[in-house]
Amino acid sequence: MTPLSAASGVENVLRILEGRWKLVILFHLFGGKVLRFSDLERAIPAISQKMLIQQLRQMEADGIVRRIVHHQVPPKVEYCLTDWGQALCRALDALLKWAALREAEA
Amino acid sequence: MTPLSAASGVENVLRILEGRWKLVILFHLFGGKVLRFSDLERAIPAISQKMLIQQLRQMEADGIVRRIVHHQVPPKVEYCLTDWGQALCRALDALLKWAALREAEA
DNA sequence: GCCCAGCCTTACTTTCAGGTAAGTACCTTA
DNA sequence: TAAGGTACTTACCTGAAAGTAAGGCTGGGC
Repeated sequence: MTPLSAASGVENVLRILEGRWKLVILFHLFGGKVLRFSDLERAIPAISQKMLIQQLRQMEADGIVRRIVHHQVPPKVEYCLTDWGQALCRALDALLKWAALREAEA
Repeated sequence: MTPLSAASGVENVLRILEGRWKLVILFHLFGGKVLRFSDLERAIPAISQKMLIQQLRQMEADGIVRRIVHHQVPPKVEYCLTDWGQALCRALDALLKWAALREAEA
């Protein structure tokens, strides 16, 4: 495993998380929560609809978010994490733990 | 721990890693390696001097890179990771392992 | 005395993620 | 018939990150 291949592996992961809003959305969905589009809008007031749908679509394409459409009027669309998406929680914990180390050593 | 505080915690970590070149540089320094500026230039041919020094300085400011100046002519400056920087390796492994999970489940 | 290696800086340009604002489509209720 | 809720789209704009290219500093060797 060369420095470049390892780096690009991590970069691919970060590309999934990158974007101003992905993490905020993720943390709202962690724990198996199922939220509607409008729930997320309300939970994250600063986000625009465009950004919300854009980030959700990307995360869906990346396979960490599941989109559930209920065919009814008014429309109802729910979002939750895939199993793989939920598993991300533990990996992010590793990062937080690492960040906490800084205090200990500095 | 609210969704927003957790997200911002992770975001702070990602801010340390963000930038087109940080990870590439990091992986060249993992394992306790000590490299000169010109070594890094050679190891990462696509990077410009400006970007290299910029990312190194930021990582130094963030406390993950140590800069060692030898006062001599021609100048000699070496870069290596702090202990905290080295510890990052394990956290990134968690991300890679998570990424590997995808194959298993998809 | 001037040129070179090695490290870094500065000024200018380009590119793109993200922001704003408005519009679409659908059906239901009044 | 019109008003309104829900999810999403489109067009346009802006600022920050990254790229390019060139220049500066230093003292020893020629």
